Amino acid sequence: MSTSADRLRDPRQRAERAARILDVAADLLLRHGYRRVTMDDVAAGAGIGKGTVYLHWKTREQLFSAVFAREVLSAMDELRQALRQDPQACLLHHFARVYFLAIVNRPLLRGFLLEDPEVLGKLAGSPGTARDDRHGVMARDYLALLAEHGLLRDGMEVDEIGYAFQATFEGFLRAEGAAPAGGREERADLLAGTVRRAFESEATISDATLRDVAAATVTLIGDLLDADRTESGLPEA
Amino acid sequence: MSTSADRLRDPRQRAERAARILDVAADLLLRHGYRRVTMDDVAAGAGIGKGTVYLHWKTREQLFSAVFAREVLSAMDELRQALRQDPQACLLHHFARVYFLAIVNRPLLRGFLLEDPEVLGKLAGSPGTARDDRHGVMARDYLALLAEHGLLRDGMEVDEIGYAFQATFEGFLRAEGAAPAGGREERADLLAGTVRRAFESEATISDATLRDVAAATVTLIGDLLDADRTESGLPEA
DNA sequence: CAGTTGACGGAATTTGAAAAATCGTCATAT
DNA sequence: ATATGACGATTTTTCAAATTCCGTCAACTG
Repeated sequence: MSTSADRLRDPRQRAERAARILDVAADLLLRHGYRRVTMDDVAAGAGIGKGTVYLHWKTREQLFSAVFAREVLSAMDELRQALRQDPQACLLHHFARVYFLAIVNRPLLRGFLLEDPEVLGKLAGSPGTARDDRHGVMARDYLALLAEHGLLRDGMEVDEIGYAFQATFEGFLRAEGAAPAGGREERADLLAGTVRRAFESEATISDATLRDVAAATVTLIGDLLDADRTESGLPEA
Repeated sequence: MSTSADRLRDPRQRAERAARILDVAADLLLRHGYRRVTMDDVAAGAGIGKGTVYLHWKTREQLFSAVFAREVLSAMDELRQALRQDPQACLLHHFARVYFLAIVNRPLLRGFLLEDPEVLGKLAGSPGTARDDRHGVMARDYLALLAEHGLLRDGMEVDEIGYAFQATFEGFLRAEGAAPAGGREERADLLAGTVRRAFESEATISDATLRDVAAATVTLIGDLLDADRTESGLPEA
């Protein structure tokens, strides 16, 4: 039999263990809230010693940041998947719809973006700054891409559209906090309609160009995913 | 000389004193935050005894609620004034612009709507329920009025527009919390443009009808102001 | 006597120090 | 080489004493 000593020299098993830890941490986080989940709980839940958890993340805060980071990654991946499957998804209003649902259907992200302090703990302000910046740049690149192809309204600066879009999007996200559990798809449609009429041009676009834009957007998201993964130490998908 | 004994049997002087108390309370609230302002501070600031403050409001919470109520009233009055001066202001996007500025230019309302707990104190959740309901009804009536005159987009229920409009409006409001101090007018324009394209019809309307709608809206707001004033015990304007 | 006041009792909040819990390390174990 | 849990240090919680503050009301004023 393989000696247990070198079991985890294998990066594969190491990643699997990291994933298990994150699973446990995410579960406890949702059920008890940030403040009440201890490193001992997480270690016990994962069936390993506490020291082993610290072989993966240097601090408690980094562990929980990684939980959120993985959730963000997963949402972005869903977005990318949607884009690959249907090039139409690169149109801003479809994009908004898919992204909205990707967020509100993930309880941790809902808690994060509604700034639920019970779920968030001290992860509120400081962290993710690097990532947030990157995502901001990505959003601008994406909008610039749409603008280049005449997919955005004329007579508005890209920055203006960016500001207004973000305000609108986050408005619908926050409204979701007070809204009933059901009817999410309908509210996503409402957001999509609002975004389409407010920010998109009425010009139609050839299927070929649409595919190009979608592909470029996939690349944009891919780069972002790579950067995020590199930073947060979650090697593979 | 008039005996000072019956000085304040006069409702006029009574109202003036109430206003002075509210002025002091508002000032202290902005400078020190809800938690740190005591009834003794307010009384001292107004140059009267604490007992006298309690002749106007039964509890501390009611006093500070009245501070906010007066601010809301003032914003609504500004809105009504704008409508009287320019009937165009009844169009949803102008309405949004004026209302947005009326709120963000009032520090107390900014603090209230951005849910700044420093400013809000325990006035967060519970109170204003009656008023909030009334304002909700008013908003629906206003939108129904616009819909009747073909001033809203076709193909959407009034409730849908109401939901989407509120989400958008509050999104811009919240974005204002993170935005720099300057450029408020520009951001108000951005909101107006967004609302116009998303929720208004392109149909033009006769000046006469516009005046009618504006007048009806003025009435709507007037009723609301009366109801609010009656409830919060602030008799005159 | 209508109108006002500030001292007062009780409730709520703050303070501070001791007790408990948790973090992150590291010597030991495999 | 890898994993662990006992351990010191730090943070959080607890709890009671001390303080602050709310709301009342007997006394006061003109």
